[in-house]
Amino acid sequence: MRQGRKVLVLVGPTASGKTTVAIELAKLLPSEIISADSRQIYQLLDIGTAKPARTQRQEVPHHFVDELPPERDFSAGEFGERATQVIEEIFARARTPIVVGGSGLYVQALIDGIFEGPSADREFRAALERRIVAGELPHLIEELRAVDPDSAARIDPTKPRRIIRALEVYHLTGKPISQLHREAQRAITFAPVLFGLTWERQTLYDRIDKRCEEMLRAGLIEEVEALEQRGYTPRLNALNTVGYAEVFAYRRGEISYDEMVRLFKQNSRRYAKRQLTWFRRDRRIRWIQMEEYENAAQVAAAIHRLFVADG
RNA sequence: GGGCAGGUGGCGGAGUGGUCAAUCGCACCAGACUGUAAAUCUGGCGACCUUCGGUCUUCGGUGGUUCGAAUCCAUCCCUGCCCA
Repeated sequence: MRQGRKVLVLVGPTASGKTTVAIELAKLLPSEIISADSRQIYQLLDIGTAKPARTQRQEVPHHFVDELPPERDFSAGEFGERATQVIEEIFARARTPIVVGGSGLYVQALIDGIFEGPSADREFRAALERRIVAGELPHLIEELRAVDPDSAARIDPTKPRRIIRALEVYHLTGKPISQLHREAQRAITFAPVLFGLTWERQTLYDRIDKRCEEMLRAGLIEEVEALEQRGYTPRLNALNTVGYAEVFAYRRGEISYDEMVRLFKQNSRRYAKRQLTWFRRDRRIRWIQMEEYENAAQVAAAIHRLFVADG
């Protein structure tokens, strides 16, 4: 911990400029980038996820980008475990890990730990989902109350997924998830130093709108067509993603082109807003007001200065 | 010039005498979030008051009717469609 165990963590909403700033940072200190992004990890989703360009990835080693086929399940927990290992490897190479990402839960799982719980049990989940479709959600809540009253009381009944997860954990471990949350946090072996990129709201929204248009110009629709040709459908969690979902709907004739563009932008803005809500509560983050800098290099320089001075 | 339809909160669009500051959708704001998280979900949204609650100004303009009007009447302005 402490000296030599510092990890630079760069967060911020979509379209805030994380990727560019991270690349600039890598020029200032020997480092490797760990992407904490639940969608950039997937192959074939390039344009819509604003994945770092191949040239950028050649400049700096990137981890958790382009590593899984879209049909593979992935999760914050899995990310936390694997990224922890990768951080150790980067330290072993005497470099600084730079965690870059907008997936709040992924970042949290990595730098604060997530409880050592079991991974998803697809069959068990499917069975519970069928019961929910059959209108048995109240029964499930009752079952949860019987084995884990804490969780039953805490979990919002409008979020079936959380109920399912709690029952799943009990099913797999015999212990209430609420107890595991308290007792089984994974230890953190490094010192994260957090920075967040932020913009005036209107400026951010303008950037988002503009980037959506750029993605379409860059061939997002063709990217979706290619996915379709490979047999991928929007059912897939990896494709339940801003940009892809709207284009799929457009391709199926469910919405017009203009409507698709409108929704794409709107949902991107909403996503950015949720990201801000998530990150705002983390008091450790030092916010970088992007308007105050000329370019990404200057932002990186400022962050670098603060990072080196920290601890 | 004539006929018809209509002007409601940022937008769309309900409401047709009291229970309307005004259903609802969108936009927007705020929040939650421990293994699907770019997901999933909650709240707010005329102004003012610290909250329960209360006060004030709103439904194109003006003037009426009425105990009471977004809702009825008159008139004026504006918009769309149709006939000239």
